[in-house]
Amino acid sequence: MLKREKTERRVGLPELPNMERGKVVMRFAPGPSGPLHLGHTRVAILNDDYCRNYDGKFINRMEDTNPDKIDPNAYDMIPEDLEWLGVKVHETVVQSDRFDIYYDVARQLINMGKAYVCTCPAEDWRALKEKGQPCPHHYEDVATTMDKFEKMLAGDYEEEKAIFVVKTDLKHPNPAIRDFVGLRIVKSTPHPLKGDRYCVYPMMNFSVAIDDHFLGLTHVLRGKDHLNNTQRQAYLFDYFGWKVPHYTHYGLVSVPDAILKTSTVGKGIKTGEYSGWDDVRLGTVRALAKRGFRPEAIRNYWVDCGIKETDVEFSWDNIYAYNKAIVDKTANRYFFVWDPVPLQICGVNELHSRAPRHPDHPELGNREFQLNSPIVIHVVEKDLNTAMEAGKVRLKDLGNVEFRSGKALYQGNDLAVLKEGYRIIHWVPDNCTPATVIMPTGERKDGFVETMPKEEEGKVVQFERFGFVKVEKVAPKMLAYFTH
RNA sequence: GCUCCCGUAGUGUAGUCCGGCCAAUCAUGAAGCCCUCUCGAGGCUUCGACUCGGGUUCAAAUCCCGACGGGAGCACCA
Repeated sequence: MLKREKTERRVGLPELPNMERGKVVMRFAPGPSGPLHLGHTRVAILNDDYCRNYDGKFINRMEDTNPDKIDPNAYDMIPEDLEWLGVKVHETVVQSDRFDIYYDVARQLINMGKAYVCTCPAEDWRALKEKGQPCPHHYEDVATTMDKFEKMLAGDYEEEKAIFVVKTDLKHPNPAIRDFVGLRIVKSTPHPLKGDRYCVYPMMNFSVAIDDHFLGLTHVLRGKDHLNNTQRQAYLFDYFGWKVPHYTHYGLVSVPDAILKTSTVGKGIKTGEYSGWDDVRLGTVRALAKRGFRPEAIRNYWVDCGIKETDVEFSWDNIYAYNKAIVDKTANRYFFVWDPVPLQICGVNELHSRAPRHPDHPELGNREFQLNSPIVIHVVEKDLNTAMEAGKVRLKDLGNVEFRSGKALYQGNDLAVLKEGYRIIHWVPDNCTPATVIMPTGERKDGFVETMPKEEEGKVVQFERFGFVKVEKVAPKMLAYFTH
Protein backbone atom coordinates (compact mmCIF):
# COMPACT_ATOMS: atom_id res chain seq x y z
CA MET A 1 0.00 0.00 0.00
CA LEU A 2 1.27 3.37 -0.96
CA LYS A 3 0.97 6.23 1.39
CA ARG A 4 0.34 9.65 -0.03
CA GLU A 5 3.10 12.12 0.60
CA LYS A 6 2.28 14.78 3.11
CA THR A 7 1.16 17.75 1.06
CA GLU A 8 2.99 21.03 0.99
CA ARG A 9 1.47 23.89 2.88
CA ARG A 10 -1.46 25.04 0.82
CA VAL A 11 -1.51 28.50 -0.66
CA GLY A 12 -4.76 30.17 -1.59
CA LEU A 13 -8.09 28.43 -1.51
CA PRO A 14 -8.47 24.67 -1.29
CA GLU A 15 -9.29 22.81 -4.49
CA LEU A 16 -12.94 22.08 -5.00
CA PRO A 17 -13.83 18.60 -6.25
CA ASN A 18 -14.24 18.11 -10.01
CA MET A 19 -12.87 21.50 -10.84
CA GLU A 20 -12.39 21.24 -14.58
CA ARG A 21 -10.61 24.12 -16.19
CA GLY A 22 -12.90 26.06 -18.48
CA LYS A 23 -16.04 24.25 -17.36
CA VAL A 24 -16.67 25.74 -13.96
CA VAL A 25 -19.85 27.78 -13.52
CA MET A 26 -20.48 29.58 -10.24
CA ARG A 27 -22.81 32.24 -9.00
CA PHE A 28 -23.25 35.07 -6.60
CA ALA A 29 -26.88 35.50 -5.60
CA PRO A 30 -27.64 38.72 -3.72
CA GLY A 31 -31.09 39.96 -2.90
CA PRO A 32 -31.33 43.50 -4.29
CA SER A 33 -32.27 45.11 -0.99
CA GLY A 34 -29.33 47.50 -0.94
CA PRO A 35 -25.69 47.77 -1.88
CA LEU A 36 -23.22 45.08 -0.83
CA HIS A 37 -21.67 45.04 2.61
CA LEU A 38 -18.68 43.30 4.12
CA GLY A 39 -20.65 40.11 4.66
CA HIS A 40 -21.42 39.80 0.95
CA THR A 41 -17.84 40.33 -0.09
CA ARG A 42 -16.71 36.96 1.15
CA VAL A 43 -18.78 34.78 -1.12
CA ALA A 44 -18.50 37.21 -4.03
CA ILE A 45 -14.72 37.16 -3.86
CA LEU A 46 -14.41 33.45 -3.22
CA ASN A 47 -16.57 32.64 -6.23
CA ASP A 48 -14.59 35.08 -8.32
CA ASP A 49 -11.31 33.65 -7.15
CA TYR A 50 -12.30 30.14 -8.15
CA CYS A 51 -13.65 31.35 -11.48
CA ARG A 52 -10.45 33.18 -12.24
CA ASN A 53 -8.30 30.22 -11.29
CA TYR A 54 -10.28 27.77 -13.39
CA ASP A 55 -11.38 29.96 -16.30
CA GLY A 56 -14.88 29.61 -14.98
CA LYS A 57 -18.02 31.59 -15.56
CA PHE A 58 -19.29 33.92 -12.85
CA ILE A 59 -23.01 34.59 -12.83
CA ASN A 60 -24.46 37.43 -10.83
CA ARG A 61 -28.02 36.42 -10.04
CA MET A 62 -30.35 39.04 -8.59
CA GLU A 63 -32.76 37.26 -6.31
CA ASP A 64 -35.66 39.67 -6.44
CA THR A 65 -38.57 37.41 -5.67
CA ASN A 66 -39.72 39.19 -2.54
CA PRO A 67 -41.03 42.61 -3.60
CA ASP A 68 -41.17 43.72 0.04
CA LYS A 69 -37.40 43.62 0.29
CA ILE A 70 -36.29 45.28 -2.90
CA ASP A 71 -34.57 48.61 -3.26
CA PRO A 72 -34.72 49.39 -6.99
CA ASN A 73 -31.39 51.21 -6.76
CA ALA A 74 -29.73 47.98 -5.69
CA TYR A 75 -29.95 46.64 -9.26
CA ASP A 76 -27.33 49.24 -10.14
CA MET A 77 -25.46 49.48 -6.86
CA ILE A 78 -24.62 45.79 -6.63
CA PRO A 79 -22.87 45.58 -10.02
CA GLU A 80 -21.00 48.79 -9.14
CA ASP A 81 -19.82 47.26 -5.89
CA LEU A 82 -18.77 44.06 -7.61
CA GLU A 83 -16.79 46.03 -10.12
CA TRP A 84 -15.02 47.96 -7.39
CA LEU A 85 -14.21 44.68 -5.67
CA GLY A 86 -12.58 43.46 -8.84
CA VAL A 87 -15.11 40.71 -9.36
CA LYS A 88 -15.49 39.73 -13.01
CA VAL A 89 -19.13 39.10 -13.84
CA HIS A 90 -19.68 37.11 -17.04
CA GLU A 91 -23.44 37.00 -16.97
CA THR A 92 -26.19 38.75 -15.05
CA VAL A 93 -29.50 37.06 -14.39
CA VAL A 94 -32.55 38.62 -12.79
CA GLN A 95 -34.97 36.15 -11.27
CA SER A 96 -38.01 38.29 -11.90
CA ASP A 97 -37.36 37.74 -15.62
CA ARG A 98 -37.80 34.03 -15.13
CA PHE A 99 -41.29 33.57 -13.73
CA ASP A 100 -42.36 31.55 -16.77
CA ILE A 101 -39.58 29.05 -16.14
CA TYR A 102 -40.67 28.60 -12.53
CA TYR A 103 -44.31 28.16 -13.54
CA ASP A 104 -43.34 25.62 -16.16
CA VAL A 105 -41.36 23.56 -13.67
CA ALA A 106 -44.25 23.80 -11.23
CA ARG A 107 -46.65 22.34 -13.79
CA GLN A 108 -44.23 19.51 -14.51
CA LEU A 109 -44.03 18.74 -10.82
CA ILE A 110 -47.79 18.63 -10.57
CA ASN A 111 -47.95 16.20 -13.48
CA MET A 112 -45.37 14.05 -11.76
CA GLY A 113 -47.45 14.02 -8.60
CA LYS A 114 -44.65 15.72 -6.71
CA ALA A 115 -46.49 18.89 -5.75
CA TYR A 116 -49.84 20.09 -4.53
CA VAL A 117 -51.71 23.31 -3.95
CA CYS A 118 -52.65 23.76 -0.33
CA THR A 119 -55.46 26.02 0.72
CA CYS A 120 -55.35 25.21 4.43
CA PRO A 121 -54.74 28.02 6.91
CA ALA A 122 -50.99 28.40 7.23
CA GLU A 123 -50.90 27.31 10.89
CA ASP A 124 -52.80 24.09 10.19
CA TRP A 125 -50.51 23.10 7.38
CA ARG A 126 -47.46 23.81 9.51
CA ALA A 127 -48.83 21.95 12.52
CA LEU A 128 -49.58 18.83 10.47
CA LYS A 129 -46.11 18.94 8.99
CA GLU A 130 -44.64 19.15 12.46
CA LYS A 131 -46.41 15.90 13.23
CA GLY A 132 -45.34 14.35 9.94
CA GLN A 133 -48.88 14.22 8.61
CA PRO A 134 -50.26 15.23 5.20
CA CYS A 135 -52.78 18.03 4.84
CA PRO A 136 -56.00 17.17 2.94
CA HIS A 137 -54.56 18.55 -0.29
CA HIS A 138 -51.41 16.48 -0.25
CA TYR A 139 -53.06 13.58 -2.08
CA GLU A 140 -55.38 15.49 -4.41
CA ASP A 141 -55.22 14.22 -7.96
CA VAL A 142 -53.22 15.85 -10.71
CA ALA A 143 -56.18 17.43 -12.49
CA THR A 144 -57.53 19.07 -9.35
CA THR A 145 -54.12 20.32 -8.38
CA MET A 146 -53.43 21.66 -11.85
CA ASP A 147 -56.76 23.42 -11.88
CA LYS A 148 -56.05 25.06 -8.55
CA PHE A 149 -52.58 26.08 -9.68
CA GLU A 150 -53.97 27.77 -12.80
CA LYS A 151 -56.43 29.58 -10.58
CA MET A 152 -53.53 30.79 -8.45
CA LEU A 153 -51.86 32.17 -11.56
CA ALA A 154 -55.10 33.77 -12.69
CA GLY A 155 -55.32 35.62 -9.40
CA ASP A 156 -58.40 33.80 -8.15
CA TYR A 157 -56.90 33.33 -4.70
CA GLU A 158 -56.05 36.12 -2.34
CA GLU A 159 -52.72 36.41 -0.58
CA GLU A 160 -52.06 33.59 1.91
CA LYS A 161 -55.09 31.66 0.67
CA ALA A 162 -53.14 29.18 -1.40
CA ILE A 163 -49.59 27.91 -1.70
CA PHE A 164 -47.81 25.62 -4.11
CA VAL A 165 -46.04 22.94 -2.09
CA VAL A 166 -43.23 20.64 -3.18
CA LYS A 167 -43.56 17.17 -1.73
CA THR A 168 -40.47 15.78 -0.05
CA ASP A 169 -40.91 13.24 2.70
CA LEU A 170 -43.38 13.97 5.47
CA LYS A 171 -41.72 11.31 7.61
CA HIS A 172 -38.30 12.86 7.28
CA PRO A 173 -36.76 12.84 10.77
CA ASN A 174 -35.69 16.44 10.29
CA PRO A 175 -38.82 18.59 10.39
CA ALA A 176 -36.97 21.25 8.43
CA ILE A 177 -36.84 19.02 5.37
CA ARG A 178 -40.52 18.05 5.12
CA ASP A 179 -42.77 19.42 2.32
CA PHE A 180 -41.80 22.99 1.54
CA VAL A 181 -43.51 25.95 -0.06
CA GLY A 182 -42.44 26.49 -3.65
CA LEU A 183 -44.64 29.38 -4.73
CA ARG A 184 -46.80 31.86 -2.87
CA ILE A 185 -49.22 34.62 -3.68
CA VAL A 186 -48.15 38.26 -3.45
CA LYS A 187 -50.63 40.96 -4.32
CA SER A 188 -50.17 43.70 -1.74
CA THR A 189 -46.78 44.88 -2.98
CA PRO A 190 -46.15 45.50 -6.66
CA HIS A 191 -42.81 44.31 -7.96
CA PRO A 192 -40.47 47.27 -8.56
CA LEU A 193 -39.61 45.94 -12.02
CA LYS A 194 -42.67 43.96 -13.02
CA GLY A 195 -45.48 45.89 -11.36
CA ASP A 196 -48.55 43.74 -10.85
CA ARG A 197 -47.88 41.50 -13.82
CA TYR A 198 -47.38 38.47 -11.57
CA CYS A 199 -49.17 37.48 -8.42
CA VAL A 200 -47.50 34.09 -7.87
CA TYR A 201 -43.94 34.37 -6.61
CA PRO A 202 -41.40 31.59 -6.20
CA MET A 203 -39.86 30.95 -2.82
CA MET A 204 -36.10 31.01 -2.58
CA ASN A 205 -35.76 27.23 -2.37
CA PHE A 206 -37.77 26.80 -5.54
CA SER A 207 -36.19 29.45 -7.74
CA VAL A 208 -32.69 28.72 -6.52
CA ALA A 209 -32.84 25.03 -7.36
CA ILE A 210 -34.34 25.68 -10.77
CA ASP A 211 -31.91 28.40 -11.67
CA ASP A 212 -28.90 26.52 -10.36
CA HIS A 213 -29.86 23.74 -12.74
CA PHE A 214 -30.82 25.71 -15.85
CA LEU A 215 -27.87 28.06 -15.52
CA GLY A 216 -25.58 25.06 -15.44
CA LEU A 217 -23.98 25.64 -12.06
CA THR A 218 -21.16 23.22 -11.32
CA HIS A 219 -20.14 24.51 -7.89
CA VAL A 220 -22.10 26.43 -5.33
CA LEU A 221 -20.65 28.23 -2.32
CA ARG A 222 -23.20 29.11 0.30
CA GLY A 223 -23.41 29.87 3.99
CA LYS A 224 -24.10 26.93 6.23
CA ASP A 225 -27.38 28.50 7.21
CA HIS A 226 -28.45 26.97 3.87
CA LEU A 227 -27.51 23.44 4.91
CA ASN A 228 -31.15 22.41 5.21
CA ASN A 229 -32.12 24.30 2.09
CA THR A 230 -29.58 22.29 0.16
CA GLN A 231 -31.33 19.15 1.33
CA ARG A 232 -34.74 20.48 0.35
CA GLN A 233 -33.52 21.54 -3.05
CA ALA A 234 -32.01 18.10 -3.54
CA TYR A 235 -35.55 16.72 -3.87
CA LEU A 236 -36.15 18.85 -6.95
CA PHE A 237 -32.88 17.73 -8.50
CA ASP A 238 -33.81 14.17 -7.75
CA TYR A 239 -37.34 14.37 -9.23
CA PHE A 240 -36.02 15.69 -12.52
CA GLY A 241 -32.83 13.67 -12.56
CA TRP A 242 -30.79 16.84 -12.77
CA LYS A 243 -27.08 16.72 -12.14
CA VAL A 244 -26.45 18.16 -8.69
CA PRO A 245 -23.81 20.85 -8.42
CA HIS A 246 -21.13 20.49 -5.80
CA TYR A 247 -22.05 22.47 -2.72
CA THR A 248 -19.59 23.95 -0.27
CA HIS A 249 -21.01 25.39 2.90
CA TYR A 250 -18.99 27.92 4.78
CA GLY A 251 -19.36 29.09 8.37
CA LEU A 252 -21.11 32.22 9.46
CA VAL A 253 -19.14 35.41 9.82
CA SER A 254 -19.74 37.77 12.68
CA VAL A 255 -18.40 41.23 12.12
CA PRO A 256 -17.73 43.05 15.40
CA ASP A 257 -18.47 46.77 15.63
CA ALA A 258 -20.07 46.97 12.23
CA ILE A 259 -23.39 48.24 11.06
CA LEU A 260 -24.34 45.88 8.26
CA LYS A 261 -28.05 45.14 8.32
CA THR A 262 -29.42 46.55 5.11
CA SER A 263 -32.87 47.31 6.47
CA THR A 264 -31.45 49.15 9.50
CA VAL A 265 -29.14 51.20 7.33
CA GLY A 266 -31.91 51.98 4.87
CA LYS A 267 -34.03 53.33 7.69
CA GLY A 268 -31.11 55.31 9.08
CA ILE A 269 -30.54 56.96 5.74
CA LYS A 270 -34.18 58.00 5.54
CA THR A 271 -34.15 59.56 8.99
CA GLY A 272 -30.87 61.34 8.27
CA GLU A 273 -28.96 59.34 10.88
CA TYR A 274 -26.58 58.24 8.11
CA SER A 275 -25.41 60.46 5.29
CA GLY A 276 -25.93 57.68 2.75
CA TRP A 277 -24.91 54.12 1.87
CA ASP A 278 -21.29 55.27 1.94
CA ASP A 279 -21.39 56.76 5.44
CA VAL A 280 -18.00 55.74 6.84
CA ARG A 281 -19.59 54.39 10.00
CA LEU A 282 -21.17 51.63 7.94
CA GLY A 283 -19.84 48.27 6.84
CA THR A 284 -20.92 48.70 3.23
CA VAL A 285 -18.50 48.20 0.37
CA ARG A 286 -18.89 51.82 -0.61
CA ALA A 287 -18.08 52.99 2.90
CA LEU A 288 -14.94 50.87 2.92
CA ALA A 289 -13.97 52.32 -0.44
CA LYS A 290 -14.53 55.82 0.85
CA ARG A 291 -12.34 55.10 3.85
CA GLY A 292 -9.45 54.06 1.66
CA PHE A 293 -9.61 50.29 1.64
CA ARG A 294 -8.14 48.66 -1.42
CA PRO A 295 -10.25 45.87 -2.91
CA GLU A 296 -7.17 43.66 -3.03
CA ALA A 297 -6.95 43.85 0.75
CA ILE A 298 -10.48 42.57 1.11
CA ARG A 299 -9.74 39.82 -1.38
CA ASN A 300 -6.53 38.78 0.36
CA TYR A 301 -8.34 38.68 3.66
CA TRP A 302 -11.08 36.32 2.48
CA VAL A 303 -8.78 34.08 0.49
CA ASP A 304 -6.58 33.74 3.55
CA CYS A 305 -9.63 33.06 5.64
CA GLY A 306 -10.54 30.13 3.45
CA ILE A 307 -13.88 28.40 3.30
CA LYS A 308 -14.32 26.15 6.30
CA GLU A 309 -17.60 25.30 7.93
CA THR A 310 -16.42 26.75 11.20
CA ASP A 311 -17.99 30.05 12.18
CA VAL A 312 -15.51 32.86 12.12
CA GLU A 313 -15.18 36.23 13.71
CA PHE A 314 -14.14 38.93 11.29
CA SER A 315 -10.93 40.63 12.37
CA TRP A 316 -10.48 44.32 11.65
CA ASP A 317 -6.87 44.04 12.78
CA ASN A 318 -6.15 41.45 10.14
CA ILE A 319 -7.78 43.31 7.31
CA TYR A 320 -6.06 46.52 8.38
CA ALA A 321 -2.77 44.67 8.12
CA TYR A 322 -3.57 43.52 4.59
CA ASN A 323 -4.62 47.00 3.55
CA LYS A 324 -1.63 48.60 5.22
CA ALA A 325 0.68 46.31 3.29
CA ILE A 326 -0.81 47.66 0.07
CA VAL A 327 -1.24 51.36 0.81
CA ASP A 328 1.97 51.87 2.75
CA LYS A 329 4.05 51.56 -0.40
CA THR A 330 2.27 54.38 -2.19
CA ALA A 331 1.01 56.62 0.58
CA ASN A 332 2.87 59.91 0.73
CA ARG A 333 3.63 61.21 4.19
CA TYR A 334 2.33 64.46 5.61
CA PHE A 335 2.11 66.11 8.98
CA PHE A 336 -1.36 66.57 10.39
CA VAL A 337 -1.71 68.21 13.78
CA TRP A 338 -4.90 67.58 15.66
CA ASP A 339 -5.79 69.48 18.85
CA PRO A 340 -3.27 72.09 17.68
CA VAL A 341 -1.47 74.49 20.01
CA PRO A 342 0.97 77.14 18.85
CA LEU A 343 4.61 76.95 19.85
CA GLN A 344 7.19 79.69 19.32
CA ILE A 345 10.76 78.60 18.84
CA CYS A 346 13.31 81.02 20.26
CA GLY A 347 17.02 81.39 19.71
CA VAL A 348 17.03 81.15 15.95
CA ASN A 349 16.09 83.51 13.10
CA GLU A 350 15.27 81.11 10.32
CA LEU A 351 14.88 77.40 9.84
CA HIS A 352 14.62 75.18 6.84
CA SER A 353 12.96 71.80 6.90
CA ARG A 354 13.16 69.03 4.35
CA ALA A 355 11.20 65.81 4.77
CA PRO A 356 10.83 62.96 2.28
CA ARG A 357 7.42 62.37 0.76
CA HIS A 358 7.99 58.70 1.36
CA PRO A 359 10.78 57.38 3.57
CA ASP A 360 11.34 54.32 1.37
CA HIS A 361 11.21 56.21 -1.93
CA PRO A 362 13.54 59.22 -1.84
CA GLU A 363 13.06 59.61 -5.60
CA LEU A 364 9.60 60.97 -4.89
CA GLY A 365 11.15 64.16 -3.57
CA ASN A 366 10.75 66.19 -0.43
CA ARG A 367 8.38 68.52 1.31
CA GLU A 368 10.27 71.71 2.11
CA PHE A 369 9.49 74.52 4.52
CA GLN A 370 11.20 77.83 5.07
CA LEU A 371 10.43 79.31 8.51
CA ASN A 372 11.36 82.91 9.32
CA SER A 373 11.42 84.83 12.57
CA PRO A 374 9.28 84.85 14.58
CA ILE A 375 9.15 81.08 14.15
CA VAL A 376 5.78 79.74 15.20
CA ILE A 377 4.62 76.19 14.61
CA HIS A 378 1.69 74.11 15.76
CA VAL A 379 1.96 70.84 17.58
CA VAL A 380 -0.46 68.39 19.13
CA GLU A 381 -1.47 69.60 22.56
CA LYS A 382 -0.76 66.28 24.21
CA ASP A 383 2.65 66.08 22.57
CA LEU A 384 3.53 69.52 23.86
CA ASN A 385 2.57 68.64 27.41
CA THR A 386 4.64 65.48 27.35
CA ALA A 387 7.54 67.35 25.78
CA MET A 388 7.49 70.09 28.39
CA GLU A 389 7.51 67.54 31.14
CA ALA A 390 10.51 65.89 29.56
CA GLY A 391 12.10 69.30 29.06
CA LYS A 392 13.22 68.50 25.55
CA VAL A 393 11.92 67.21 22.28
CA ARG A 394 12.94 66.52 18.70
CA LEU A 395 10.76 68.15 16.03
CA LYS A 396 10.90 65.72 13.18
CA ASP A 397 12.86 67.00 10.17
CA LEU A 398 13.24 70.41 11.79
CA GLY A 399 15.37 70.55 14.90
CA ASN A 400 15.75 69.98 18.61
CA VAL A 401 14.33 72.19 21.31
CA GLU A 402 14.74 72.47 25.03
CA PHE A 403 12.19 73.98 27.35
CA ARG A 404 13.46 76.55 29.84
CA SER A 405 11.02 78.51 31.94
CA GLY A 406 8.22 77.80 29.49
CA LYS A 407 10.19 78.81 26.40
CA ALA A 408 11.22 76.54 23.57
CA LEU A 409 14.88 77.15 22.77
CA TYR A 410 16.37 75.92 19.53
CA GLN A 411 19.22 73.48 20.14
CA GLY A 412 20.46 72.67 16.69
CA ASN A 413 19.60 69.86 14.34
CA ASP A 414 21.89 67.04 15.46
CA LEU A 415 20.17 63.68 15.31
CA ALA A 416 22.55 62.34 17.91
CA VAL A 417 20.11 63.65 20.53
CA LEU A 418 17.93 60.65 19.81
CA LYS A 419 20.47 58.62 21.73
CA GLU A 420 19.81 60.87 24.71
CA GLY A 421 16.20 59.87 24.80
CA TYR A 422 14.65 62.76 22.91
CA ARG A 423 11.13 61.88 21.81
CA ILE A 424 10.18 62.76 18.27
CA ILE A 425 7.02 64.70 17.51
CA HIS A 426 5.65 66.21 14.34
CA TRP A 427 4.46 69.75 13.68
CA VAL A 428 3.08 72.09 11.04
CA PRO A 429 4.15 75.63 10.13
CA ASP A 430 2.04 78.54 11.24
CA ASN A 431 0.26 79.37 8.02
CA CYS A 432 -0.94 76.07 6.68
CA THR A 433 -4.23 74.42 5.81
CA PRO A 434 -7.10 73.85 8.24
CA ALA A 435 -8.00 70.19 8.25
CA THR A 436 -10.68 67.76 9.32
CA VAL A 437 -10.41 64.00 9.49
CA ILE A 438 -13.59 61.97 9.89
CA MET A 439 -13.08 58.86 11.98
CA PRO A 440 -14.95 55.59 11.34
CA THR A 441 -16.93 56.30 14.50
CA GLY A 442 -18.20 59.51 12.96
CA GLU A 443 -16.05 61.58 15.28
CA ARG A 444 -14.20 64.56 13.74
CA LYS A 445 -10.57 65.46 14.34
CA ASP A 446 -9.90 69.09 13.57
CA GLY A 447 -6.53 70.73 13.18
CA PHE A 448 -3.98 71.77 10.58
CA VAL A 449 -2.22 69.91 7.86
CA GLU A 450 0.74 70.93 5.75
CA THR A 451 -0.40 72.09 2.36
CA MET A 452 -0.90 69.15 0.02
CA PRO A 453 -0.92 69.00 -3.77
CA LYS A 454 -4.21 68.56 -5.57
CA GLU A 455 -3.06 65.18 -6.92
CA GLU A 456 -3.54 63.66 -3.50
CA GLU A 457 -7.30 63.97 -3.75
CA GLY A 458 -8.83 60.53 -3.89
CA LYS A 459 -5.61 58.91 -2.68
CA VAL A 460 -4.57 57.31 0.56
CA VAL A 461 -1.80 59.17 2.37
CA GLN A 462 -0.23 58.70 5.75
CA PHE A 463 -0.45 61.40 8.36
CA GLU A 464 2.61 60.57 10.35
CA ARG A 465 2.03 59.46 13.91
CA PHE A 466 -1.69 59.47 13.18
CA GLY A 467 -2.54 56.86 10.57
CA PHE A 468 -3.59 56.35 7.00
CA VAL A 469 -6.39 58.49 5.58
CA LYS A 470 -8.11 58.86 2.26
CA VAL A 471 -8.04 62.44 1.07
CA GLU A 472 -11.27 63.87 -0.18
CA LYS A 473 -10.30 67.48 -0.70
CA VAL A 474 -7.04 69.38 -0.11
CA ALA A 475 -8.23 73.03 -0.18
CA PRO A 476 -9.32 75.47 1.01
CA LYS A 477 -9.93 73.13 3.90
CA MET A 478 -8.48 69.65 3.85
CA LEU A 479 -11.00 66.84 4.35
CA ALA A 480 -10.06 63.21 4.77
CA TYR A 481 -11.49 59.94 6.04
CA PHE A 482 -9.52 57.84 8.47
CA THR A 483 -8.57 54.45 7.09
CA HIS A 484 -6.69 52.80 9.94
C1' G B 1 -38.64 19.71 21.52
C1' C B 2 -36.79 17.63 16.68
C1' U B 3 -32.81 17.57 12.86
C1' C B 4 -28.11 18.93 11.11
C1' C B 5 -23.18 21.18 11.35
C1' C B 6 -18.70 22.78 13.78
C1' G B 7 -14.81 22.84 17.95
C1' U B 8 -6.18 24.16 16.78
C1' A B 9 -3.05 30.54 20.50
C1' G B 10 -6.89 37.08 21.53
C1' U B 11 -8.27 36.67 16.01
C1' G B 12 -7.80 34.06 11.30
C1' U B 13 -5.31 29.86 9.34
C1' A B 14 -2.05 25.05 8.03
C1' G B 15 -2.09 20.04 9.52
C1' U B 16 -7.32 16.03 10.46
C1' C B 17 -9.66 12.35 4.85
C1' C B 18 -4.55 8.38 4.39
C1' G B 19 -2.04 8.15 12.93
C1' G B 20 4.51 8.73 13.45
C1' C B 21 8.55 13.87 9.84
C1' C B 22 3.49 18.14 14.96
C1' A B 23 7.32 19.19 22.11
C1' A B 24 1.96 21.74 16.05
C1' U B 25 2.50 26.15 10.45
C1' C B 26 1.85 31.02 8.75
C1' A B 27 -0.33 35.71 9.42
C1' U B 28 -2.36 39.20 12.71
C1' G B 29 -2.01 41.05 17.73
C1' A B 30 0.62 42.26 22.30
C1' A B 31 5.49 43.19 24.77
C1' G B 32 10.59 44.44 23.98
C1' C B 33 15.01 45.53 21.17
C1' C B 34 17.65 47.39 16.49
C1' C B 35 17.33 51.34 12.76
C1' U B 36 20.45 59.48 11.71
C1' C B 37 14.53 61.00 12.51
C1' U B 38 6.71 58.30 12.35
C1' C B 39 2.53 55.33 17.24
C1' G B 40 4.54 53.68 9.40
C1' A B 41 7.89 50.20 6.89
C1' G B 42 11.96 46.79 7.65
C1' G B 43 15.06 43.45 10.99
C1' C B 44 15.32 40.51 15.56
C1' U B 45 13.36 38.35 20.28
C1' U B 46 9.40 36.92 23.42
C1' C B 47 4.08 35.59 24.59
C1' G B 48 0.21 32.35 23.10
C1' A B 49 -3.59 26.70 20.96
C1' C B 50 -4.90 20.92 19.57
C1' U B 51 -12.60 21.87 24.44
C1' C B 52 -12.83 17.76 28.12
C1' G B 53 -13.06 12.44 29.44
C1' G B 54 -12.58 7.52 28.01
C1' G B 55 -11.10 3.83 24.20
C1' U B 56 -7.97 1.62 20.03
C1' U B 57 -2.54 1.72 19.16
C1' C B 58 4.34 0.82 20.05
C1' A B 59 2.45 5.86 18.63
C1' A B 60 -3.58 10.19 18.50
C1' A B 61 -4.62 17.25 16.91
C1' U B 62 -5.42 13.20 13.41
C1' C B 63 -9.39 6.97 14.28
C1' C B 64 -13.86 5.38 17.74
C1' C B 65 -17.39 6.52 21.84
C1' G B 66 -19.34 9.97 25.28
C1' A B 67 -19.74 14.72 27.45
C1' C B 68 -19.40 19.90 27.09
C1' G B 69 -19.40 24.33 24.22
C1' G B 70 -20.83 27.16 19.85
C1' G B 71 -23.90 27.72 15.44
C1' A B 72 -27.93 26.78 11.97
C1' G B 73 -32.77 25.18 10.42
C1' C B 74 -37.86 23.50 11.64
C1' A B 75 -41.19 30.84 7.44
C1' C B 76 -46.62 31.84 2.46
C1' C B 77 -37.82 35.89 3.99
C1' A B 78 -33.38 35.29 1.23
